[in-house]
Amino acid sequence: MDEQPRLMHAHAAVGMSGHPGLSQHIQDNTGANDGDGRKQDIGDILQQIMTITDQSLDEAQARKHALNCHRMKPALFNVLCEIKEKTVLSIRGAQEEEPPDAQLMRLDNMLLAEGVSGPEKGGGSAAAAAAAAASGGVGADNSAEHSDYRAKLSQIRQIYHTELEKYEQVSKPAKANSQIPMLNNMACNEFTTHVMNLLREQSRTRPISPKEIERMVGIIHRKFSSIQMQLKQSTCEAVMILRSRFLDARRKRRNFNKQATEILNEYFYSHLSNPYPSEEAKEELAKKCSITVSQVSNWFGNKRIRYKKNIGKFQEEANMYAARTAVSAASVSTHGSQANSPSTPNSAGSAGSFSMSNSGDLFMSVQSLNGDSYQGSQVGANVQSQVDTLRHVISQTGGYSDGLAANQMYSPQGINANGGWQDPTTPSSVTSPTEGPGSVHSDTSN
DNA sequence: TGGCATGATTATGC
DNA sequence: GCATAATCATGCCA
Repeated sequence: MDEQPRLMHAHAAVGMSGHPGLSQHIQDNTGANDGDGRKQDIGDILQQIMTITDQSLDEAQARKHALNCHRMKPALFNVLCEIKEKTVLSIRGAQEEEPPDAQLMRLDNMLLAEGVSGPEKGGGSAAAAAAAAASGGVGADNSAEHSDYRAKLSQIRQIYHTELEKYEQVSKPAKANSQIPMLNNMACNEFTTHVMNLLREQSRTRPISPKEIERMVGIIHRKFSSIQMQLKQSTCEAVMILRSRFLDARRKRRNFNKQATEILNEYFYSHLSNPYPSEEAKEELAKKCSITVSQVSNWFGNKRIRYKKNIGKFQEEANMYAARTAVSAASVSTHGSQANSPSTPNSAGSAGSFSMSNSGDLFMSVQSLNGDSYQGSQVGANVQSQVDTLRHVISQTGGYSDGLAANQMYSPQGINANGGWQDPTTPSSVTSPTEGPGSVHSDTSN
């Protein structure tokens, strides 16, 4: 660029008529004799420039070399410098520093929390456990779903790292003192180096300032940053979808196991006068059944409503559980333990949880079963009569025909005329087995 | 595969 | 906040 021959009358040929610098060059270099020939020269040069991208690499290389060596090249270069100076002014305002990327930070944090980025161990299972806890899930039957969740999370993690590896930090930026924020990743650095080389090469044919190169590098880094951001965003989305599916799966209905259903039923039928377990009782039941307290609440809610809707249908079940409870009570009584606290399925492990109400309900059941009219407290006090009564119940349940049909054995006397359950404070024995909506006969009519 | 059983959810009332 | 009633969605079984 040391010697810059002046361009001459290129106006028409290059279509830069409006450019004062070019005019200046043209004027400075105007020669009367060889004007047409030079016009032709410039036209040829520009034509070559315009078509250079259409040519093969070798051909383009050769032509590029020819252009670089062309005598008109320095003049053309000067023109380009002037044009550039003008245009750079107009684009200067467009360059704005991006604010610190809070979103990227959020994504990073989330990926870390979900166990996708960062140390692998514990991450997925912790997230799975959290998901399970959020869904109020059961502890015992979770392991399969957890492992499924972990496996899928691991897949996501693997894909994420495979993709990220392409941009992984391998080397420090070449220019430590550079003003440009360097992304420490190999692909970015490689690409940046490539572009910089290209620009340096191009700077021989067109004016490229170091600032421009820096700007270009900045653009490249931003692009790479945006790719990384997209990768992280997609990964986060995948994790979110996985998580929501996991939670949805946990929301799926699973029948409780037989033992849990029996425990709940036994409690329900032994508390038929007031089937509203206290929080404590719910917790106890939940523990026994390996379900959550809210599942216990759901179960009782459903049971109450369905029982009330179709008492007749539940008669047999009621009889069965009454008999069972009775057997249990008898067993406890005859063994002398908890004499005044009739055993229920629930009291087996932790007596006293609902023993008091149990006794009342159980005796209420017994009362309707054998047709006698005991008061709960009386029966509770008289273990021997209770046992006798229970024996009677058992014999009936076993198909003993003494005039009482099986479906007449149990009375839903807890339900009042309005279809609601009696006040728990109301002694259950007050209700006559043969009176009101809760009577044996009215039930069988169902 | 249809019908019933059953756990969960939602709307509503108190 | 809890209970009820209705409803949904799924599991189970003949």
